[in-house]
Amino acid sequence: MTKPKQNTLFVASLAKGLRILRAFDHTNTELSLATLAKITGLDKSAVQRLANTLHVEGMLDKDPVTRLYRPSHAWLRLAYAYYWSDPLVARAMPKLIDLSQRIGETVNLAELSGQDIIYAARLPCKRTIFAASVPGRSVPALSISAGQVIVATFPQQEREDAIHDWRLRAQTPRTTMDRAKIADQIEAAAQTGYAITYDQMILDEVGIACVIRGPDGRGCAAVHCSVSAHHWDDARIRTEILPWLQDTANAI
Amino acid sequence: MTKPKQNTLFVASLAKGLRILRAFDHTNTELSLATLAKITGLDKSAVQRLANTLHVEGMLDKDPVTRLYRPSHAWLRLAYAYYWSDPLVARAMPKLIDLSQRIGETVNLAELSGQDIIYAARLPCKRTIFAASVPGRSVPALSISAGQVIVATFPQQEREDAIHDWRLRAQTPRTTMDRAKIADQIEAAAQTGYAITYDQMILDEVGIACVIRGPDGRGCAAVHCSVSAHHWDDARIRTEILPWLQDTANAI
DNA sequence: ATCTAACGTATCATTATATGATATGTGCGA
DNA sequence: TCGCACATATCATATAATGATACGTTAGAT
Repeated sequence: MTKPKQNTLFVASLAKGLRILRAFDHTNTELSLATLAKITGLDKSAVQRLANTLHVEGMLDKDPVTRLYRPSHAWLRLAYAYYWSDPLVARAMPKLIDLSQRIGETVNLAELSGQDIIYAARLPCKRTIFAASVPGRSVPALSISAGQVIVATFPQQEREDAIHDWRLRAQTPRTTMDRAKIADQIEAAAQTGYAITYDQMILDEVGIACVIRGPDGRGCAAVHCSVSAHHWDDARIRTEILPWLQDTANAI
Repeated sequence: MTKPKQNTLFVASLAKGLRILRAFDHTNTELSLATLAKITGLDKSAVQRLANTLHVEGMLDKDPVTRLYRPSHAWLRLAYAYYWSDPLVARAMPKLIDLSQRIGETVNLAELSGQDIIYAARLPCKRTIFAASVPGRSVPALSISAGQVIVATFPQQEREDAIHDWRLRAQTPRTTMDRAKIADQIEAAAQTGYAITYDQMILDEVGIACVIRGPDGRGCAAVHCSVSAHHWDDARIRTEILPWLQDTANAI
């Protein structure tokens, strides 16, 4: 079928099973065999067997009446295992909790994952859209403060490549799609170590981020804070949020 | 090998791949091929191929120097997909946020998963042990308030069976292992709709839970709050926390 | 510095195992 | 009532997973 990427030490059936898992996302929350086949591009029979296997193994719940498959609690258990494996989360968590209590606003631990930022930990303090209140969401790194502040730590060449090549997606009508503008913002972030972006993922949302550097000095994550533009103006953000954010990022 | 559970619509390779994934937990955060083979009981070569496949597919990160495998960010993405598929989480989240802000203490959304309670959403407000601050952790339902309050909604027979048969594990030296005592607590919870437990998972931790009923009247989840016994006595818990908890649970 | 053991990596023939076409069963809307 | 779309079950065939084996590499001990 799909040209085996590598032979003999690549188990195609397993890879196909993973495609079933990945078919589920924020739009596809429960799927029938038929639509599962459409999404994955796999054969009808294959999907039947794969999905059944995943069901028997407890990875997929199956509604006995609608016959629709859904992610099971096992998916959360995997996340739990992930959390223990990521040393950054363990180190950051207590400090993020303190931070969120101090400033009373939503704070996140944002990690770089390829060209995306993925929110590893989220401590929501204010009601917001669902997507912004659960961990695991990923968005193009260039678009948001957390990503910019990380890219800003890259060596010159790599930084330019990232700005030029990395994925960009208009999430709101005001998402910045102009790479030159993004380059400026990243340049500024390189100087200051922080970044502030507006209306990138949600309208009237302000994102503030400070970088966390790995042992090699390269940014690998960021402490991120998301507030409403209605309640916070630039000046207050800089005096009442930024300092604490920086402290937290440095402490991690 | 392991007698095929069902034939012809069960893909053994996929099942084995899942065993690799599940080998990772809070104790095994990064694993070599050899230990992976030991844990899963799979053949050396099988593990090699399976792990490589998972790596190529982006489900496992591989440290290029130590050759150790670790869960990848994909595990968080799966969790994200799970969150969208669980209607309870979406409905509960904004209310949980309000609740956590109001009482200033850690609140959780606890769901029943087999004989366990799994924390689907956690909003930590105070520093605590790592296990209590990330979602996905699961603990025996009978041991904790959230589980008791759910079991309490079961019909007589089922309730007794659960109390008699369900898993129990001594997590702290003071975890209640006496099923008769648990039966009493569940009986009380059946009357009041809430439960309070002490020292079950962490010492000096008090757990307070109110049940959330499904459309059939059967409890399927609970709003749970965890506070320190040092800071809260029974009276204050009942007057300053319980009412809000109940409101929140009812509203969901 | 040398040896050895443990582990990761690579190769290969063999057949068990996954495959996908087909057939049967079931529920829903016209 | 009919017919369609989907889930479920069966089966012969050859593909694709298997596990034994052999090679490389690293690290610890002597």
